[in-house]
Amino acid sequence: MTAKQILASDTAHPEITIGGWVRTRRDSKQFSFLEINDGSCLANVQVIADSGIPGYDAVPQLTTGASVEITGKLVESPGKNQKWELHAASLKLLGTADDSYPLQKKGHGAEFLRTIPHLRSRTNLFGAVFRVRSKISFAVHQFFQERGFHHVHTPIITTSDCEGAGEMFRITAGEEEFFGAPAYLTVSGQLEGETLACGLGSIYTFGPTFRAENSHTTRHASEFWMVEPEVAFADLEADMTLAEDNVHYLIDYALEHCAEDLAFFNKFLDKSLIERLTKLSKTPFQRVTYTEAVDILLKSGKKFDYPVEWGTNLQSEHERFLTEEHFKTPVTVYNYPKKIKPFYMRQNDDCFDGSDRPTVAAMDLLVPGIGELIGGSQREERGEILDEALRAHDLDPEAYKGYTDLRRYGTVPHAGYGLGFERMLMFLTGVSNIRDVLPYPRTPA
RNA sequence: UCCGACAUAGCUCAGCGGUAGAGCGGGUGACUGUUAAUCACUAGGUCGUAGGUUCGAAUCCUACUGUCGGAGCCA
Repeated sequence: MTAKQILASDTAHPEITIGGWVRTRRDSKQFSFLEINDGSCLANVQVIADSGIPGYDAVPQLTTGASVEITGKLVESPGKNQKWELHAASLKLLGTADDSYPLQKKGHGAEFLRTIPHLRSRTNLFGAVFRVRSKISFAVHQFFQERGFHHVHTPIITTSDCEGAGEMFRITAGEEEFFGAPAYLTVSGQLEGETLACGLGSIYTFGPTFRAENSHTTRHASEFWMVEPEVAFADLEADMTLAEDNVHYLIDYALEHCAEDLAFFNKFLDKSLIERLTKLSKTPFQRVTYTEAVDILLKSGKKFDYPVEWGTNLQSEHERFLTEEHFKTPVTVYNYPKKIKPFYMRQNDDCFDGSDRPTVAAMDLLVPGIGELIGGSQREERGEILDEALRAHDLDPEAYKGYTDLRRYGTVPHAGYGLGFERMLMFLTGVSNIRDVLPYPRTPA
């Protein structure tokens, strides 16, 4: 049985077996207490091993980190801190952990634990993080599957670029151009996702993404996971609603299915985590146009390091002000200036009526503490306008033939977004560094 | 890529010109239905690397390497 099953039991048991790793041991003359963790849940199972049981002579070797298999009976515990405890009938040492074992009973810093990624999942913090990662990964699929979306697998090795998504890693086989043309690790499944949506209707991808950006921050990794839905017959409004529902769904899922691990984060990482998530789960997010956001910033009277000016990108400090100080809740900013966005975003009417502030149907969902969680847009479905936009960005329409063909044959309005999975996990757990929500984080040197 | 901080025992850190310290962890022993138990004793370090200044450098200076934080870019 797993620790999770054992601790959830509502009756005593004459005989059960658990395998796990020793977290700590306390000896008496006649018996020993062992705290066993098997990764199934945060809590340990307390084992009482009386001297004289088969295998008891191995107890001195049951130090922190050693692995054991224990059989015994489950009884109510007279102690204060646990409902059940296991009275061992026999005990088998599987593997020792000598005094070079780097994990101690007391806490370690995140920096040190990053140097031992192969062992850090044995700590409370990382065990909790990776359990939540698993649950939320499942919840992503459930959210889209419930809504009739098809999960598609877009390529990881690709020859297409997704403009605006950042630098790419080049793939070669030694010196050889293995595929006869330059190939790269994907920076986004969006372009392929669009082609699949214009056939399957509603699709999503969920997989690894690679960016060769030399970003050295707590929010960037070279290899990260992205959730990218693409919906045919959808406009920006529908896209924003889907994105907000997506985030709400994952918050609710975490609160319901990861309660024990969230309580741990709430205690040790962020004392307001559960209160904040609970409140957010019941509150609609805010929306403002880019133009309104600029007005809010200009009227805020706040001194920013970077000037606020219509037509430039919102800086981190601007985004932080909007979501953390002004709205104090997640906020979606939409309808960005055309000139700062990539070619594929749908041009709004103000691009054609002579306005000096032309915009495209783009949106970013910003959350307190993290900033951009989601970036998306309605895509340009009008062939001539798309061709013109490609040329305006100095791109060759021929190189995007598969993409422009979608507009030539049975074009439909469609929209999608990318959700940074690790950033979502940071938001849900209170973990402040992206390196600590990835099992093997890859960041630039 | 730019700006800044830091690098001392297994871990967390103190020491900031006069010959290396604490807590935790480890080891040994005692004690106890205990809860990251408690008490006593004990072993651990060319102070990131390479130069320089000085009678003397963990301490001051330079370079390099690494880590962390911030910015830009984005998810």
